[in-house]
Amino acid sequence: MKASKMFLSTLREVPSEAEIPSHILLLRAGMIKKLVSGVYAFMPLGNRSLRKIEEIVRREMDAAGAQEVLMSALQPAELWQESGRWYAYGPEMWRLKDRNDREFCLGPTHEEIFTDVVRQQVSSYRQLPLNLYQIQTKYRDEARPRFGLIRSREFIMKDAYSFDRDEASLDDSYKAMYDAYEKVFDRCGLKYRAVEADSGAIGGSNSHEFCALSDVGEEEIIYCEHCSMAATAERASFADEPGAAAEELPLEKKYTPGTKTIEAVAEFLGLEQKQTIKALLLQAFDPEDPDAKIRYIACFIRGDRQLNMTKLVNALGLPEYAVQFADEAAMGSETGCVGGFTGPIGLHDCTIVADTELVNTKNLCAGACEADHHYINVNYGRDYKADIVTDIKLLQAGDPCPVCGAPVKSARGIEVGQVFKLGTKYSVPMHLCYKDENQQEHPVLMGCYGIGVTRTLAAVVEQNHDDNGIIWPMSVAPYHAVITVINPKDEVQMSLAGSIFARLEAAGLEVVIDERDERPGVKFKDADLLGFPIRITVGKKAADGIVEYKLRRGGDNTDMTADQAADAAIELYNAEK
RNA sequence: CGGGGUGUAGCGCAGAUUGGUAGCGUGCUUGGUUCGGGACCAAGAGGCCCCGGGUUCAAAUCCCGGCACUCCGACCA
Repeated sequence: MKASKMFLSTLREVPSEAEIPSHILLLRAGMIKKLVSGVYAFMPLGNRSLRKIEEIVRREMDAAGAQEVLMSALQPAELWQESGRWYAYGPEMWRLKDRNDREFCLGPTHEEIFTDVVRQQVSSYRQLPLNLYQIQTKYRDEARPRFGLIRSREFIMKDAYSFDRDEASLDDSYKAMYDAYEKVFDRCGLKYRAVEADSGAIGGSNSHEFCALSDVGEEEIIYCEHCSMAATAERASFADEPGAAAEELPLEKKYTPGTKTIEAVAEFLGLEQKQTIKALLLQAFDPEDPDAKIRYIACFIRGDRQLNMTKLVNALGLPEYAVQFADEAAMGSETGCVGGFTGPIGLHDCTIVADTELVNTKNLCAGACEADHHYINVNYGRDYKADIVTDIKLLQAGDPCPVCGAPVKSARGIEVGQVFKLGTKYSVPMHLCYKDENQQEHPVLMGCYGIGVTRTLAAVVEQNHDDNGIIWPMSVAPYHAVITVINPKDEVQMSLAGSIFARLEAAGLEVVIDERDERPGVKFKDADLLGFPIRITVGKKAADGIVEYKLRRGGDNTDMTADQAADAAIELYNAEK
């Protein structure tokens, strides 16, 4: 490819919309362009890298026994109504109507479509197991698109769906996808960690996220260096410390003026924060009947803990968007709670959720549901009971590992892939069944497996760049090498560059020859920004057959003969492609 | 959805308080001098100043109402 013919424009300045390196560099390199918020177009170089990632994914999926299909992005509402998700999915779903007022959506994911296709065709155990996948555009009307390709409203996703007759077979399918994902992200040159994850609105029982490690990642990962525990913060379970076998002291009400926060009341009464109970007041609406009465929820956790909203909504059986912090004034008149002084004693007409830790911890301090008053020596069972007792707290860095007890660490990651066991979540409501050897019908067990292809591209840049630009891994580089011709008017230089170009192309490398009529500095800056792994510079020494060989990731700019440089490039390409 | 910020040439920005029909840098075009890490000189092209309404002799500028983009939070398979 001749640089002079390439549809490309690089930017010297940082576009004002971009904040993080991958977004800035992909824009500056002219690889992507924004159309509207959260919607991007891919220019030739960006498109090439995207296709490289897709091809890696495709090869590994095929190798794992999955078959590629391509479904429509446009989906009829009926299928979503059948699975029960038309209402459950919420405002993130991009909904639209046709001219006859029939409802559709642009698919945010494709469980319903695949289930529908498979149920039309599968009826026997002989047709299982089955794994189908596609690489296709997804639509999610994100509340807040940001970070360029990392959280966009239109994006490319590889989604695979497995269909098995029993748990053992599903386990095999899940493992095959898990292993394939490791190969995909290894080949993309990503540093990542596979962690246990919450299965969220997709539902199901078992899930792992693949997180590319990055400080700009939106996912918080909790992991243990002492054992193999690794999970998203929202998923990480909490091993309660055993409660001290203390004697239950008599309940006592204390005058605690103005102590509306845990810090204030702990200091006023001379207690540690872990000796108090924190109240969190929430309200929820019924997603299937938005006109129904608001449901109030009071959650109680130890004063030094943080609430884990994901665990809470799972315990309540509600979608996350249906739950929000309560209007305390309205809630007070109905339930008796008092802002800053709410405790479990004296509450009524609301769902009380207590963290497990409170059950075996004695003599705590809690609000008295009366302004400027707290109780001390509050004990679960004797003084109050909860409607739900479960783990609703957030595991944070330094807390004990739920597996081995060592203090856990935290890191941030970009979620580039996720694997789920769905079980019968879709096959039962949508009647996807098979007949076994004895003519007995059973629901099919499903799994689903996603890779954010565009997001993976951003994650690769996020992990592979310096101040001058992108540093592509060979496997996803838009071109493997650039031949920079210092003076394209010099026939000796052009001829030598042309011969190197021909040798590299014959060896399978994709090569840009930069013969633009620009000053050398411009070409060097662009080569660094665009991040081609190998650069061969043809300059004055071309008269002696000498060129320069340099790797984008670092190292010396080395003089060698044109043949030596071509050999070195071919060798590196074959080692890393 | 709550709170902030910003919309002026492809990109980055000034001009606005004090109304008088627009400027800088970069990029682009042409000519010349240059030529190994984003050259220099000269001449050019390029703008419904986000949209709609209002005030005024006159609005990029003041007022009202929208919209878009963006940051923080909420939310997010």
